[in-house]
Formats: sequence, structure tokens, C-alpha cells
Amino acid sequence: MSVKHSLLALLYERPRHGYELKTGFDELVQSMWPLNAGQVYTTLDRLERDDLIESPGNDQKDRKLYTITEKGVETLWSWLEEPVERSLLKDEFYFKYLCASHVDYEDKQQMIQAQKQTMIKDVLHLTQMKQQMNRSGNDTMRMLVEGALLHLEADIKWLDMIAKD
Amino acid sequence: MSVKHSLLALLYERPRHGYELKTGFDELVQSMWPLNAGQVYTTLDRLERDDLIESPGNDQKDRKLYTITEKGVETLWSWLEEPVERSLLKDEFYFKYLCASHVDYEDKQQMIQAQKQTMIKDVLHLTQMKQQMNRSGNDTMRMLVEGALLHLEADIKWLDMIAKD
DNA sequence: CAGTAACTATTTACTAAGTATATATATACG
DNA sequence: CGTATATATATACTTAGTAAATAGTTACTG
Repeated sequence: MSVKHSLLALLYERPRHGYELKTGFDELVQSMWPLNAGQVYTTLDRLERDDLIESPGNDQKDRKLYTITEKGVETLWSWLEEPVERSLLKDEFYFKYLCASHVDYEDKQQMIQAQKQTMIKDVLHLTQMKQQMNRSGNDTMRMLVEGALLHLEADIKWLDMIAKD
Repeated sequence: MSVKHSLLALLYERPRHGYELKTGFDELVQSMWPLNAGQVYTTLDRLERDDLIESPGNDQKDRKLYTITEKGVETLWSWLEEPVERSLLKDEFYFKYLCASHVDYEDKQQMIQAQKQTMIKDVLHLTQMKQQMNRSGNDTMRMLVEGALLHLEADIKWLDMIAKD
């Protein structure tokens, strides 16, 4: 994910200090993606260096505040505008499969089936989560889970295709 | 992708020097994933430091040869054995969508539709490629293209779900 | 056959992103 | 009162990957 851009988004809302950005991030992603606290500060340093943010000084409790600059807003906006490119032809498993072909790896069918088993477990797990999300009404999470399920479905279909090969 | 592990796979086959690993990689992935030549050498340095490879010396043309160590073979093997984890709940677009929700981004529907248009273009492009792969009989590429198409299909279905929300 | 383009081969300084760890104060709680 | 937890930041470090410089060899071309 792009920590850099999410910090810009949080600062666009209002000025904040480092720790507030860390908690803001956690809230934004509902703690689904863990963020190392140190990374907030190193990222802030880089953003300030590049004039995407600046500091108007410290607050009452002596915490360094940051605000987004005009250049930062532009950067945020163009990031949002530009569609993400799903690196179409990069697939981690297929890469591994190619490497396995190169060494005399015992059984590639076995490899495919192991991958499939893992994914089937994931499907079961996510299906349970989905039901829970339906009950609790957490729509953000529910969307993500639905997306993950559709992806897994596609992956499994694909593994079956490769296996037949 | 994991350049590190693919170099181990290539060295498992036989000892090679840097440049030969670069060309070996390109061949392995059929030049689908560009690799910066410099990265081969920096990766080799790290692999040697970690005792996953070692050098028995230079060849006749004074090129530094590398061989895989026992530790390197173990590392390669356990990488191959372990299924890849599709970071289930990490989706680049959804992350962007969350950030857009946070700022008063004009029109999120517009954002979804722009993403969808990009993907539809990708589908057309890949469908053409697929036909070409069928004619030329490049099975490696064909597999990847098929996989990418299944993924795009799932993504588009998901975008439609979000849009209705 | 001189010139030049392309291929072979490696080095190195650099950047971006992220991790681990140390540190310090404030607050809650039992 | 002591201790665990939350708040808050700094910093040195690692990994992965890029850019650019360098230099010898081979192939081709007019």
C-alpha cells in the first residue's frame, strides 16, 4: 500500500502530529494492515524533504505538527485520479512454478495441489468472515472480503487449468 | 518476484557468473519481467554474505563463478515448498478508495468507472494476446495471459459490486 | 578495413521503503 | 504505590532495486 499517500490524505483533512497519523492510519484501514510506527516518522521526513508537507511548529504538548502543502495536495490528487495498474503479467505463484521447472523439483502437480489446498482453506475462512461481517454490518470489511473471495475463485480456476496442462 | 530465489534456482542447475545469471533469468521468464543488471550483482553480494552461495574462483575468462551452498539449497527448497500467500485483504485500489473517502474526493463513482475502463481495455488487449499465443504456441505466456484474464474478470465483477453500494 | 553499433560483463553510489529498538512521559488500575 | 499500558518520537539499519559509468569483444556495413 502507499503509506506516503495515505498520510497526505490524513493531513489534507487537518494538521496532525506523527502519533496522530499513526492512529489515523490504523483507523482508516480498521487495523487490517499493520503499520510500523517508525515508518510514519521516516515517511514524514521524506515528505517534508520533498516539500509535500511542512511544519508550522509544535503544539501545546510540544508535538511537531504537519500540514500538507499545495504541492502535496496536487500529488495526492493525481495519485487518486490515476487508475491502479494491476501488474497484469506478474504472478507470484507462476514465478515459483517456473523456478520449480528449472530445478528437478519432485512433483509440480503436488505443488499446484498444495497451493490449491491453501486457497480452499482461505475460501472457507473468508466465507465465515463474510457471514460475520453481514451480521455486524461492517460494510468496509465486507467489501474487501467479497473482493478477496472473487480473487480466490479466479485463482483456483486458473490452478485447475495449469494442472491439466 | 523473488530475484534472490530465482538466482538460487539457476545456480542449482549449474555454476554461473553474473552475466550468465542475468541472461538465464531473462530466458526463464521469457523476458516478460525486466531485470536491472545491477541487481544481479547486488543480490549475489547479499547471497554470498548470507552463505547461500559461494565462489570457487574465476573461470578462464576471469568471470567470477558462483555455486549454491547446502544452506542455499535448503533455502530454495523451503521457498518452493511453501505456498504463496495471496495477501488476502490487501487491495491497492480499495486502499485508494478508502483514502478518497477520507478527503472530499469529488466523485467516487467516477473513480470506480475510470478503474473499470482501464480494466476493460486490459481485457481487450489480453484477449488479443491470447489469440496470438494460441497461434504461436507459446504455452508459458498463454497460461499467464489466461490467469490475468481471470483476475480481471473477478476485479470487474467486484467493481460493479462496490459501485452499487 | 575503419567505424560504429550491439553485446558481454561488472562496479558502485544511490534511493525508497520498511524494520527494530531505544527512549521517555503520561495515565490507568488494582 | 507500583506496574502495565498508552502516548510519542528518534534513529540506525536492512532489503530491494535503480541509474549510470566503465570497458572489452564481436558483428556488420559502407
